[in-house]
Amino acid sequence: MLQQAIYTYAEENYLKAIHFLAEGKEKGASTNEIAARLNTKASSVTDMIQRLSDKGLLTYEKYQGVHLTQEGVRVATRIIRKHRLWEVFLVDKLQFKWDEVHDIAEQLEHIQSPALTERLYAFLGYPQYDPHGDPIPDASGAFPEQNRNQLSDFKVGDRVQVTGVKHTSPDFLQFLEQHHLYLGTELTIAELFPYDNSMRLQLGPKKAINVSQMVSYNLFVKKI
Amino acid sequence: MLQQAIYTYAEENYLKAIHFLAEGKEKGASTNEIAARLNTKASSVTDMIQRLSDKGLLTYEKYQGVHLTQEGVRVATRIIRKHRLWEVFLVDKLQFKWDEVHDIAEQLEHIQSPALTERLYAFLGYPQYDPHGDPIPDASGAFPEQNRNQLSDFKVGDRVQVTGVKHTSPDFLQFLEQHHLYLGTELTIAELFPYDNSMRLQLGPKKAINVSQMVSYNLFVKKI
DNA sequence: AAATATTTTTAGATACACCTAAATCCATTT
DNA sequence: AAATGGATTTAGGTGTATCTAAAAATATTT
Repeated sequence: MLQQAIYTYAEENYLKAIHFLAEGKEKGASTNEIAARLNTKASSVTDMIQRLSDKGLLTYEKYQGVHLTQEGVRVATRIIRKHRLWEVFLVDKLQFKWDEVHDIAEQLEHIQSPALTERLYAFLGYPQYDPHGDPIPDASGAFPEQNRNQLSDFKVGDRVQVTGVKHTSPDFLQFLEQHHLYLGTELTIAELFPYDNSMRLQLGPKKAINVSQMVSYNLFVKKI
Repeated sequence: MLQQAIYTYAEENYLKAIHFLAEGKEKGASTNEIAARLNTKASSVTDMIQRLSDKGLLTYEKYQGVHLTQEGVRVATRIIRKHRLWEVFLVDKLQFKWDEVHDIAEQLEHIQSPALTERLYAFLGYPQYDPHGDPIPDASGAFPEQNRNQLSDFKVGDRVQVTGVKHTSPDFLQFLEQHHLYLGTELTIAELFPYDNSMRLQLGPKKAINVSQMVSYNLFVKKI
């Protein structure tokens, strides 16, 4: 059996970025997009994708954008699994707030030890979603079934439960906390204002808030 | 206030190695010693200690060996703190055996987040010793009081309790497990054989074992 | 379709952390 | 005091991951 290949932190970060950027897209991830996401320069990206291409982690034709290969997706998924498991650890066990954990998980996701990952997974009670509601792939790379739709896709009268967030910026997460919108919160869409597509959400018999389209677009919910 | 300096993994590993090698010694750590400990070449060490010297982490005179500065000791102690706290986590929370945790902790010790370190410390119940009995410095770098002496320093009739190990090789740790010698185990020195300085240890009314000088030299105990 | 703008790649440098081989220094031994 | 052997440093080179500036390719506008 082949010894499991080990990749550098930089390589892993590129794979993760490309995985998110190329997801579903026909044309793949562009050099500039990748550079913007990783806070680096386009020329550095060209360098790196040539090396990753040589290693068989992505397919690359000059000027045409890149797609991950099966192996590339496998590596990226493994990193995402670790990232999200560590986020659960930080929030559930160490009482971090969900807007504080990203940078620490960015470091922890690179720790190399399959045994550690699987023991952590068990210790955390086999979670399927991270503190932001993002799905955690299992050891084989399979994602849990999802029922996540943007709040903005629902209509007046619908009763829904918060299941995740599309964007995970600390600003947004803090906004949600301040307005008592957590994972699991149930609410009813009381009104939609066509003027700016903002919504009034009924959170309880006496509690309602107005949220902008930006909020309803970035909040995942499921119908209940 | 000065922004806390950040060091590379390689730099941190050198500081840690030098800390152990230079401990107490008059002449400091030699180039060859450091190279042997880090599995690298003497010329690479010369390179690195010149850079670390420029950064004020150690004092270095050509051909004379190196000593850490106060700042160097501070950084090394911080890494040792993290290493040992993670070892406690791995053994106490994830049920790893004490001989399995070193390599994983070698990675985790480099995670940069003071908040994480302190929350982990609290989560683990403010431990003072790691699974091998090594002392964990507190956030300010102070080590707990120690009462650790080598078993080989005691005499026949002394009753002692195991408090740690001097060497932490998996071989040695597994040997101890197999012979039911754990942290906290109490025993009496029943006999000393001058021929090879091996000892007979009484572990219970009906249980006694013979151990070589190498074992008694590498086992820390305190009198009870 | 030609001109312009944008994106991407190439060329040439730099810092880090290593290496090998050769030179130099230091501590002994003779 | 000279010679020898071991430790250490220097010199020169490699791979990774970045950069700037310039060239080339592609996309968009006129």
